[in-house]
Amino acid sequence: MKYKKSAGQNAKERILDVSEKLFAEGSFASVSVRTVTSAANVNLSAVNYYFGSKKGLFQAVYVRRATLMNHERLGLLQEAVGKARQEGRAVSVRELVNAMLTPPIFWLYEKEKGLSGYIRFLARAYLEAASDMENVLSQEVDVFDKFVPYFQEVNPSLTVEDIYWRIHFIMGVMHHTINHLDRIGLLSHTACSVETREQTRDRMVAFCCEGF
Amino acid sequence: MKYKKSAGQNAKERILDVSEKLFAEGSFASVSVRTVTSAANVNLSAVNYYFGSKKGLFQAVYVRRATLMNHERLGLLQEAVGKARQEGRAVSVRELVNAMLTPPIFWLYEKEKGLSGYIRFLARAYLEAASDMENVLSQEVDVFDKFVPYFQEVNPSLTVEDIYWRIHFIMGVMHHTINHLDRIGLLSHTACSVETREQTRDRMVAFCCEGF
DNA sequence: TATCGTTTAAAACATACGTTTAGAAAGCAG
DNA sequence: CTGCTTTCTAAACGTATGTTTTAAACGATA
Repeated sequence: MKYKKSAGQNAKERILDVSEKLFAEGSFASVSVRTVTSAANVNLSAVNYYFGSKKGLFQAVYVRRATLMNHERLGLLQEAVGKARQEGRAVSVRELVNAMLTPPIFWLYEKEKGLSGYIRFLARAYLEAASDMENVLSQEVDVFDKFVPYFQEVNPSLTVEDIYWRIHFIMGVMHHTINHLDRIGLLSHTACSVETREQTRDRMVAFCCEGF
Repeated sequence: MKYKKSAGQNAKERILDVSEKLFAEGSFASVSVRTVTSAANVNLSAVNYYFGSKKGLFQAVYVRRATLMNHERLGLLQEAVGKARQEGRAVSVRELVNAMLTPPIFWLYEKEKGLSGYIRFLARAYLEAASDMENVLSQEVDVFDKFVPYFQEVNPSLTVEDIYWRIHFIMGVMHHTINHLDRIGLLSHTACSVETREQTRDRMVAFCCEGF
């Protein structure tokens, strides 16, 4: 029951790949359907054929890797929890923050696959959400809820309010690094050079952990 | 030599006020000239008459309050420096971070004047800059350079690279709070309620200081 | 009042936009 | 092959975009 053509169902994926990258670099309104389709070497009407509308394409770009992203984060969380339980101790703040930040930052440095584009797309989608697609970030936010009990366990003096504020700040550090990593050299007058993904991650984790 | 009309030179200011607010809520491309002019109750061609182009308007919105913003930050810095010198001590990290964060956060909470809109406009302009207006954020960045020596003084073990990375993270905390302050309640499932500007500022300063 | 520079107004410009349509081309089943 | 569904193409639709043009209205000066 599968119908293929020369370029076949690659076309749909190709549109997703291209628009993921374009939406990562510009706003929703600034990226036209024509730019997408010509960059993907498909017909203009392909976007409406496969995704119904431009907005449908945007949401499809989000959905494609959303579960994978969250799965990775929760995987690291469970890994840290398991290791801690095995050693008869509570999960450390560093492990928690590490589980939150490692997937997006490692994705950001991944150049060959589209993961880098996706993570930058996500950071932008957060601002786009204000106008239209509120539900886009709901899935993203749900993941962080899972971390709250562990933060409470390791530091019972913190209220839920305190924890959410810190999670909010961590997201700020994360999003800003995603959006402006390539401009850190310009900010610092070339004092800061490009680092490995581990170095960047460790800097962020260190900064955010101290905030707890 | 002044030529006024009924609405007179208010028109220009009115356009700036309105587009400051609109650009704060949507991207550059998503806000049309017609939306601006009709919201400002001026003729469509007024934007091109006063500012040459849509992009000229955008830059004019930025320029209008840029110096005031930076002046306030540097004022707080000098104030802290003077107080520290008088007491024969080095400026504390808390004072430095406070000088960086207080103006934008206090502006954010200022509702009557357009300062709240401007600060949200600024946070958005940072992302818009990627495509076109690189020079927009140059002035913003220069201010932070002034803080670097004081950070070095209070903690000589830090390299310039370390300091700029921390400034980068502070900017992340700041921008994210500016962009998503109204959604902190949604993130936390109403665990976090709206606070005073001082409470929010203190939370941010505390989080960022620990990172040093 | 007449004049000049400034500001507003209405209309049109050319282009770009997202979307729709109708039909051709292609793949699979019988 | 013949039917049938899926995929792709080209063209057009209607509307929205930023900008320009032309002229009218206005305020101050002389």
